[in-house]
Amino acid sequence: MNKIKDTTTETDILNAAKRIFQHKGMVGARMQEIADEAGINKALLHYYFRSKQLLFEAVFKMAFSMLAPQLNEVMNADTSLFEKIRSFSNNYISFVIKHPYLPNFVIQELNRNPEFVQNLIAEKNFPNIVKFKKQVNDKVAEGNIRHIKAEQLFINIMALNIFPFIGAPLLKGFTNVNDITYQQLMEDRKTEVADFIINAIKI
Amino acid sequence: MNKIKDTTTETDILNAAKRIFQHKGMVGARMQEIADEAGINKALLHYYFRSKQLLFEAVFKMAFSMLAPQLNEVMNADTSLFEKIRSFSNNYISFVIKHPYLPNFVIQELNRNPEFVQNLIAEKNFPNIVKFKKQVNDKVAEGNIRHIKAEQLFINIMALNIFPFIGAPLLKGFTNVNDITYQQLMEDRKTEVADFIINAIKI
DNA sequence: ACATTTGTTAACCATTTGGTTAAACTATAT
DNA sequence: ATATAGTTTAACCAAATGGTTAACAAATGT
Repeated sequence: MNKIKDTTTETDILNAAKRIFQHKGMVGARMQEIADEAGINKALLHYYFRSKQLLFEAVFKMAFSMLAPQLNEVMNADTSLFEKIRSFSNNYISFVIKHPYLPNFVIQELNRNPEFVQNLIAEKNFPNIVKFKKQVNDKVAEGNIRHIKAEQLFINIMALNIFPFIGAPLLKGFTNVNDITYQQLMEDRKTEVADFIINAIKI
Repeated sequence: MNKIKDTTTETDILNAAKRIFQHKGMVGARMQEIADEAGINKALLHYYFRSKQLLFEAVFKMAFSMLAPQLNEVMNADTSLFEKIRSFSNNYISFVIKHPYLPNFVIQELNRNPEFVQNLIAEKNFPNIVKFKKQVNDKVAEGNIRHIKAEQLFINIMALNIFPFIGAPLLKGFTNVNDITYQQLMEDRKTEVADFIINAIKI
């Protein structure tokens, strides 16, 4: 009956672990630091999640499951190709502005352990390119867009939307803009990226 | 006179450290592993480089100084804008195919420690966008290309060239292609990326 | 020849780290 | 109230890790 505290410890741990892991990565994170962040004893981490590896995997899958729906939108929505590109770019960039550590975290850990992707693919809701591919190939065949391989277009969409966040420190240095200006550039990209892509492929 | 062995130990260490750091990152790398890789005693690492941090910085700057010339090409060459985009994409992708760990290493460590960019900017040969910016602005003013901010175009060029390597594990999963096919996609990008960009901005 | 500097090693050290244990505390059921 | 199952903690442990030391070996200068 008393639901005031409801989901406490386990979710406290997950949230604390999420913050620490996303900042410092699997190898850089410390169990003690996660315990402190969650306001509990270190032994409790092991009581709930057995090992650092298992705790990490729980956090990673949680992070990935936040990104997956965004990606599914490009691939499996029932809208036109151009509409997909516009809505994905807009939604994804809005989402990442709110969760700036997520993409780098996921990419980094997958580079550290590429085999883990197989693990993710097995899960339900793993994005799949089949439908998107057919849509692109049809549009090309109909002569509605320039000739381009669906995989290349897909990679381009991902690159233009994801990289500006992962490469932010470097790009800020190169372009010599401050944080505020860079944020504004990201805001502008919500529409600019889609325009750029569509111009690139339309006849 | 006898130059057979020439530059041994110090460069042996640097090369070993480069391999280990690029695979495992600063936090994941172990001094013992670097010593083993270099075929020497761990104490020698400290004799030559004092601390893990200093050894890391030496390696990082070496890595960055391999990338910098590639980037300077987009920014400061005396060729036409389209020509720059073509030659950069071709050269950069060829380069990274040979050094696949480099971009991820640099990006990852800069995310871990963004302040370090200031350190790099101070070095000579740090790429600078000024000339590229003027070139883009002129072309826009002349009505030769679509209206686009130089910074956005620059970010797009970087994203399309760099991200496919950093995001490779993820992209391979999404597109469901094997390593060989993915390599072929990268080969194709040497020209496809430039075409894509030029189509996007030309009137 | 020999003294001095430079390079290299084995052994050692203090600290950090992931993980464990046994006891204590809390809630719940009987 | 009291046994039982679940939760939390302080103290502990072994292994790993970056770094140091002191002795030894190899060049180098005189």
